[in-house]
Amino acid sequence: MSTRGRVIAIVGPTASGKSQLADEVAARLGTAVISVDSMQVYRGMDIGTAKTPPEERKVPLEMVDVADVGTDFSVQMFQDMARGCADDLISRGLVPVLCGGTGLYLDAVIDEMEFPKGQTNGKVRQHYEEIAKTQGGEKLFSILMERDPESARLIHPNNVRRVARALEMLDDGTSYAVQHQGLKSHRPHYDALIFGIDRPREQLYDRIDRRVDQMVSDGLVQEVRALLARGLRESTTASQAIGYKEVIAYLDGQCDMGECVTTIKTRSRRYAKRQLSWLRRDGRTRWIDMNEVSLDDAAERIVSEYQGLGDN
RNA sequence: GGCUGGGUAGCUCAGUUGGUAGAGCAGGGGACUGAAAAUCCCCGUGUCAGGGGUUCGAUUCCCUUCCCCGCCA
Repeated sequence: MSTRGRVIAIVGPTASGKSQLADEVAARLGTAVISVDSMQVYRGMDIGTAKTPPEERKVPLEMVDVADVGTDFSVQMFQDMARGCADDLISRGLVPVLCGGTGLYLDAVIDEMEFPKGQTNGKVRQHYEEIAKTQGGEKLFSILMERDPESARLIHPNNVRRVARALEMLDDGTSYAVQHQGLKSHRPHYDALIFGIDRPREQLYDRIDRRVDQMVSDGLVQEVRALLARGLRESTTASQAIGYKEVIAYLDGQCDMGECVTTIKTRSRRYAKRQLSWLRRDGRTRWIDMNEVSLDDAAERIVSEYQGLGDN
């Protein structure tokens, strides 16, 4: 296989226990972990993103703390930077251990996914969203229908976000429909050995609930306060992180702390569900039920399956 | 103990002038190429508290038992 090298990927829903496992696997292989998480990239977003504290890491954790909350991060930026990290490890003869729950980011790194060359233009985006806001989503959709019926066919009229993006892409000289092809083909950029970490739903939800309570007692509210001073509210991406937007609402007096915590838990559960829905599509994934094996056994299995592949 | 009002989906409740029932929330499934922890789509059978009676037919009317809320003792 003519890829850029071999990588191990450990994916799974939030609170499944994948970070600890990845750290262990990387330690056994003497390598590093590359976080594949759209929110852990932000500096200062630690408690709410369940970022493994430096003192608890056995190996280096990359792609964490690489952006300020005020900056708008994107898949493309992640792809560039994460591949840089992976290539660096590979050039040193090490296997990158990718670990995270952002499915799109993972695919963008391990598979051939090309994003349009041009810069995203906030103005263009705002322009289309303005149309949707003032004239309705149907109006925006009808514009896409006219300009690019093929893309329109792939997008639900209510999905204003994506309709706007398709129009933005047209202005940029590409088509959503063309990009869309090949999403499922998984033309590999790296030869990835993918492990999916899961647990019985009830257990996962129980872990989510307890983790959210822990985040609050660890000082999530103080963390958000500090980030607000650094422009969290003004950002379009970081401010949407689960756990952060709810605390912002609480600090604004829109709800009490009890409601805030309940909402974080509910949204985390739904998020876990969506993560699984994305991850389950990839037939390459080898699933491990963490309720059936210990952390050591899971790490052992991953290491031995990796080593069983031999060199090339 | 007496008198009210209730007991219908996991939760909060609506409803059926008698033809076996539906909303919100929770939950489940899915989509996904530059915001992805985002955005969007689809999914509602449950001994209508238990038993008996009237009726062609009862979750609905009647009787009774149990439980809950409130008021009075």
